Amino acid sequence: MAVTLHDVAALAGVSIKTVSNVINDYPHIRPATRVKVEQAIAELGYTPNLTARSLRSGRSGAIALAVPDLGLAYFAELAASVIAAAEASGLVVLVEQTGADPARERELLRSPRLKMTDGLLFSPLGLGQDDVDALDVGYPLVLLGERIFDGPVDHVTMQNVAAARAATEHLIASGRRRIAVIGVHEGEVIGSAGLRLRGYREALEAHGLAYDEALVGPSIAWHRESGARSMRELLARGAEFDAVFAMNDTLALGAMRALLEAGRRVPDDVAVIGFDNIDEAQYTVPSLSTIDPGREWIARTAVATLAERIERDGDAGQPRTLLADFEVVVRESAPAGGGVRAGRA
Amino acid sequence: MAVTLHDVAALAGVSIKTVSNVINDYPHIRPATRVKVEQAIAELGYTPNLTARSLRSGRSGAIALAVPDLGLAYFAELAASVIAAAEASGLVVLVEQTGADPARERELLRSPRLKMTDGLLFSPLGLGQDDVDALDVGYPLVLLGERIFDGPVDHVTMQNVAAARAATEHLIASGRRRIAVIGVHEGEVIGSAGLRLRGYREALEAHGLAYDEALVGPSIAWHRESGARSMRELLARGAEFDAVFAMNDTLALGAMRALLEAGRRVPDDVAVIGFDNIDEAQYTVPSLSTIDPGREWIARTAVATLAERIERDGDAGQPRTLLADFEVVVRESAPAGGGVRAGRA
DNA sequence: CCGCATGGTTACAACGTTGTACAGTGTGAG
DNA sequence: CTCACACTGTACAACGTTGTAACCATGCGG
Repeated sequence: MAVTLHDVAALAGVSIKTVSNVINDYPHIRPATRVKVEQAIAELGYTPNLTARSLRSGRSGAIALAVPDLGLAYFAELAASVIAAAEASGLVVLVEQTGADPARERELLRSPRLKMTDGLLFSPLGLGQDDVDALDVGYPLVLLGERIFDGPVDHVTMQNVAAARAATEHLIASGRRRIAVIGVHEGEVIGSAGLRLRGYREALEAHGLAYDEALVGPSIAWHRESGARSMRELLARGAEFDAVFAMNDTLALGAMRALLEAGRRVPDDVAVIGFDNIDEAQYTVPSLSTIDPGREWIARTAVATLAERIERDGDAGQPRTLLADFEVVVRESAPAGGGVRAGRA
Repeated sequence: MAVTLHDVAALAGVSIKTVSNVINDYPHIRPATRVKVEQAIAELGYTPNLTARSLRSGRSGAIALAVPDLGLAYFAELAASVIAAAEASGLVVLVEQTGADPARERELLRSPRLKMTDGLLFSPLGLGQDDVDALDVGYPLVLLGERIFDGPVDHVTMQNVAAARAATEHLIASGRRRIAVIGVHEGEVIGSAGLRLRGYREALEAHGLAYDEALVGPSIAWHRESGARSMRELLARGAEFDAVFAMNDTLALGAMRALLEAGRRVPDDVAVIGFDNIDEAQYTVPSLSTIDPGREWIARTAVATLAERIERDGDAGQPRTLLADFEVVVRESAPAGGGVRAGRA
């Protein structure tokens, strides 16, 4: 596997620079020379050493993607989309998991492990406005999906507030009045939990419904398990509700499970809507109504934005914030009002 | 960001090699010198250029992981485990998706994109025994999970045959006699579909049950959708069965969905068991009985095996095949025989 | 027939790091 | 007092690639 330009050059009887020129489609090469070199390349099975090329050029053709955990369906699907988009741009993706731990997230930003890559797509969960300086890293960085900072960085995000409001309004439009919410992070303002809660409250307010602490189920983790637990707690303390807005789909699935165990029918007794539109949502029983936050678009746009940053190197330009369109996906767990099924919202 | 050894050396008033020595814990350095250098490093915020180091040393500290699609829960969870295991070994993971396309899988093995990595963890779906030469690549390679070749390569795999047999026997032990199977790849012998079908047939045979073509649901894809479709087809052609062995969990979930739509109760009318033990399986309604194929162990072992191969370079040693322990996970969709819940099989 | 542009190729340096060889400076033993 | 040797540090080359500058033909206009 140690075939280098030298070997090819020796076999073809030219200098190594000429071989390099052939490989890089340098125009002024005599056809005969080109053929000789190409034959030598084929014969030896030469492939360029990307590490060396990368050292020389300062570009590796790799980007890093940092997500909390690939075990979470949303991030797995996001990663799948990012990798596909990156491949289409000739980039390769190095995946890191932060476990949503703020300390690890901060550490990651400074980690030399990234030095092999040209830039970072970062989906932070734990960082706060306080960490904004930590984002002033010396390499191209694009923040993904969940959180809005005033930092000096590009963002490609979903419309958390508006989408959460639309989800809640969908429940209201179908006649529900006592709408519980689960997955709340108490005191948080800036993260997706805070933003989605704001959307929820805006919807209530716009329709003259009171915000009732009794209907709020806090939960830091957004797993099925925590969704089930949160729902059981609400039920146990005798909260009365006819709908649930879950801050993501896995919470919603856990909640549905708990509701079923408690003998509540979905959607007859309690309508449930989630957020994320993970693949699974369309196959559960009942299928899950949810928000499609535009994952594909986010992935493509984020890769493109990062690629552009990499392209024009340090040469700044204002940081941009790009917002994905969202969509209310109506399924069985929270059907439309008069039994009518809506497609888009 | 262009802080190099030179800059540090200049500031500290030593040669760049001395700085390098400090960084690499070379023993013979005067404490005073070490302090000077460390201060300079801190002051400039120097971090080593991994690309250069990698070129010099021939090691990048990165491995590649190739899976069909991160959108598939099993592979997402596998990737999560692999990345975690790799991190524990100080390795970073580059993730590729092959889409289970044989041509892309072959191409990937030769791709120079991997040249940046020290080795490859490969979970092939499409390759066959014919492609065995393609596996004689010039770099460390470990095959993952699904398939058994006689190739010159390390394998870390699950016990497809034995586990599928155990799954089927679990259904038989609970009194089922007409057991359908879905996800079959007709004519396949060597892939996981072929192996799991073999386990299924062995179980039937061992208990004097006939193999009935009418109970076999072929399906190339192993998605929820294909599971649902497969099940609907079986129902449509009037097949009679009291249990289903689905070749993976997502197929099983799709099948459960189709059964429910058709008014069959799970597990009362039809017991369902899957394969993979994806996280989701424990939260569905009803929760899904399945095979836990030892994903965590596979990930850890595969990373360790690859790391070892990388460690001792070309210095071969026999290719090894490592088999993970499996476990029958009994849940609601296929409870144990007399209403008794078993824990381990 | 000279000078000059242009095509085709080459030598050299450089990207940032580390291994090898070596050069000082002490220190302790003979 | 000298020699061996360990300690501390340096210069240089090398990993494989590509940019820069320069070289040697050739051909053409003057």
